[in-house]
Amino acid sequence: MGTTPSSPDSTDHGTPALAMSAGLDQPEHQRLLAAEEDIQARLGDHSIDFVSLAAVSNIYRAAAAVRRRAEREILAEVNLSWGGFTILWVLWVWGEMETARLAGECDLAKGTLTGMVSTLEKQGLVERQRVEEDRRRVTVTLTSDGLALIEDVFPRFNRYEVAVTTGLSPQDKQELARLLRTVTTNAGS
Amino acid sequence: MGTTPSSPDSTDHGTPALAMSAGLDQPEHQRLLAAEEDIQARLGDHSIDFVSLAAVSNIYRAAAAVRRRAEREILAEVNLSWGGFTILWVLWVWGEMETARLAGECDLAKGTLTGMVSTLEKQGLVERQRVEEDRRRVTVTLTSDGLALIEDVFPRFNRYEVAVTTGLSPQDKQELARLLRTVTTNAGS
DNA sequence: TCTAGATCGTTTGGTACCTAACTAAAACGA
DNA sequence: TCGTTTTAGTTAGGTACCAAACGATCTAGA
Repeated sequence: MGTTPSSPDSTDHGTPALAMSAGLDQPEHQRLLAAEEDIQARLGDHSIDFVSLAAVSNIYRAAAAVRRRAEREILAEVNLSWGGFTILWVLWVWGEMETARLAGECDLAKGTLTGMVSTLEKQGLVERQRVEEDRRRVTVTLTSDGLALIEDVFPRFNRYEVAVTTGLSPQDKQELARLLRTVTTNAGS
Repeated sequence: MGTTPSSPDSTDHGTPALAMSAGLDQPEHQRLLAAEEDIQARLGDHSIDFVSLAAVSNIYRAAAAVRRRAEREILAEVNLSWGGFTILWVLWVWGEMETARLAGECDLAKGTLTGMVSTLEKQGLVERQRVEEDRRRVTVTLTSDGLALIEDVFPRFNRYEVAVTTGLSPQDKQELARLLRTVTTNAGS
């Protein structure tokens, strides 16, 4: 993902900013209202749904933060990109897989996948095989090096997932996943 | 967002896959358990926190889905990237701003911002001014064209934010934002 | 005043990502 | 049986993104 809008919600990272935070402390809350009124005034008769704005904007911010730190602290030292890691993980869980389905599982465009599989192939972590019955198609499998790597990295990654969800109860986490799934479906994955 | 791992959670997009979905229907649920046991077996004595995995993986998936569709259906027709839109939005809400803070508000690396501001400048949507007192620094402002554009686009973007959160109550949306803010903080924005 | 260090924004180099165009293979139809 | 259409994966072109190196400017300390 790159980074981006979803309208800023900067209370989350220190600076003043829009403050959709629903913070409980008074000054925070006042600033929230001030900003909202400010925007509202600027928009005239158009009405803005700040609650939806806050929900959506935080999705992007969280995703970017989680990804950046994972790349820096876990993936970089094994020389794996976020996308590369995903591919290894999917192949590890589901085994040999054709390119088209692999792209779907990894949520990547097929053209993107081609390049990333090539990179992993050069690194000796995966292998391509043409399908005999239909020579247009290609399957991808983990090599033993790839297997060893993902078995080493994934537990660390999962510990990181636990770390970034600190402060959320198991119920919170399930609720979070559920709400996000609805959004993903609405956006039409 | 880019796209990526956070371990797949593909029930969300049709294909078989990991199915952390907490689906209620029976076959779905069985598949979930089977997959979990499968991975667990593969990992031997390492234990995996599937709830955290599902929470985190869905963040990325949702962010990517939301972004892709926004770029395609809203931003493309006004020739704006997600990042470019964010910059205009921040400047619109907060007014003239120095580069460093703008990068922070937009959640972008400063080097990234430089290029994107240059693009927007070429499009005539923003302007740069050197700060008199400290000639290292630069402020960025909206031009009248930039102002007109963001006033036109933002209401549409907000309607889109409402659309992708369809099915979530206002309380759900606030809860979603709250949970995500915790994650962002944990990941150290 | 002079200089060493800190602090700006920009540049650079590299990856990742998407879309659209392309190539090759299979499937279909007359 | 031969074209046409469909369906694979790859390639090409462009943007976005980050991190690290760079150059210019300010600031301290002597």
